[in-house]
Amino acid sequence: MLLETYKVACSNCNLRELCMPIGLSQEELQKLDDVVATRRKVSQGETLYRNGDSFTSLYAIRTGFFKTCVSSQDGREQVTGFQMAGEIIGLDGITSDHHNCNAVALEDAEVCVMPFANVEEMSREFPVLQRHVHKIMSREIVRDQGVMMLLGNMRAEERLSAFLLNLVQRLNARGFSRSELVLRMTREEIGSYLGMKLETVSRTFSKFSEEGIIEVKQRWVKILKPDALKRIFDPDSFC
Amino acid sequence: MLLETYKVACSNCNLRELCMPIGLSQEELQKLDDVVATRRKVSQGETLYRNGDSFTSLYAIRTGFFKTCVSSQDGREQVTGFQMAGEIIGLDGITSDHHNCNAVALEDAEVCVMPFANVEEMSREFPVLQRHVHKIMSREIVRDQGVMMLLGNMRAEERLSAFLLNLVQRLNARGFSRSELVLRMTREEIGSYLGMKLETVSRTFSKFSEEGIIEVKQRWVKILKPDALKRIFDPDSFC
DNA sequence: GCAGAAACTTGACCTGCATCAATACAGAAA
DNA sequence: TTTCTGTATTGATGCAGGTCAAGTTTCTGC
Repeated sequence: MLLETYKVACSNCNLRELCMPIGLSQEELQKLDDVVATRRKVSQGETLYRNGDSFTSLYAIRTGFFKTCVSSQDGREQVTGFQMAGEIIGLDGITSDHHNCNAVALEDAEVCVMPFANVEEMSREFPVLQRHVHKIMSREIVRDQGVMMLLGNMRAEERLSAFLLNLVQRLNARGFSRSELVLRMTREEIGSYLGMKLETVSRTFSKFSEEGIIEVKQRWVKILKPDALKRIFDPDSFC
Repeated sequence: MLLETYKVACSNCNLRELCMPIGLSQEELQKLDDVVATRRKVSQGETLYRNGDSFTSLYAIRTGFFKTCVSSQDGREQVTGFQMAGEIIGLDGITSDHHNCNAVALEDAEVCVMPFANVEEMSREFPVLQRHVHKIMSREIVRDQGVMMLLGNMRAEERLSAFLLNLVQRLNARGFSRSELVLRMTREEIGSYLGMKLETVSRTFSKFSEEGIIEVKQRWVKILKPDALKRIFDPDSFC
């Protein structure tokens, strides 16, 4: 029992730099442990929440990989993002008290369940946490603006470059290779996110491969010439 | 002097149902008046803030009409939204303490300047306001997801339908006609928002007009068959 | 192991929208 | 009023990426 409590604590979590505000004392962190109520496992293919579900909690991803997607009445699906360890999902539910998209695990995952009432209560007590929550939501808004730019203005090669560079950069921040990655999503899901068809995704991968920019074998990708990718499109050089 | 104080107060503002949490007592509302520090006039064509400006405040639009847009290094511009009276802009600046897009007035405008420090302080004191701020940010995230769906999955006619229906619905909520509107933006700006070229916007307007769905004369638009528009694409029937 | 399904690749062809270009129109300034 | 400038419309043409289709590879369940 004590062991379980220990395990659930943010203060002892190796992802706390990603989830939690930085620069907190150990004591403050321990107080914030209470925002997380429980953990929840979500196995590959299962949904953490779906459109219409009533909203109660935010989720911090501990392990695994998610996609979020919305769909129109006629069945068209739009992937709105891919999320990995340390990232927070569920923010879409706050406006209307019910979720507005589906969150699907693309590999076996575990999330920390943070009842939003706890988050708000703690935020009132700890300005640092309050600011942190605001920053997380604002970051999501800025990310969305980047996706709009991608979908509205970029060509297929630029989209895929931006996508790969973004993924590898986030993976690198989590201690993974800067040049090698295993895609957790299908070509169709990449296409949905990037506003192109799966065939075009595949063709663009092949083109990059032929040009020696990357090496691809199904879901495994190695970036051979990061500079060439950045020349096609550099998400960092966004003003 | 007293008159000026009176004028700036949220408690006496006719837009408070749009900006402020509903169901507050007059007394509570008066306490919240302090979130607004000043007013600021922005004339047509001027920017309220631009990418890179340091972030200090959110802005509630009192009168006028804005666009927000991001641009890439090579000069491509993406309009990320159009905002009207009662809506809050500036949320993009919270993450990094500097703004991430430009906010340009499309007609002479006036905004209420709400220093973010005030907003956060008041939020700690008034849970209703805290919740309200969270909802506003979440609403923006949900709106962005809708734009992604638009840009990623829709055809030109669907995009323009969704755009017109959304605009007229928001205008109607502000007491304007449900069927007639004057566009505040150019065809190019509409195109940028919808991920299409100005010529395509113009052609699509003409097509709708030929089909008797709308009547267009430059920026003035009258919706003759709202149902026909909704059949092309209904933003409400979004699941 | 094998069978079937799912995911991926590649080719051939097509189309919706972009591009280029010319003209029309409206508001602002002189 | 006229001219100027920014904006909008419309036509002709081209192409990036969509669509359709066939074949291959990988994964999964038995």
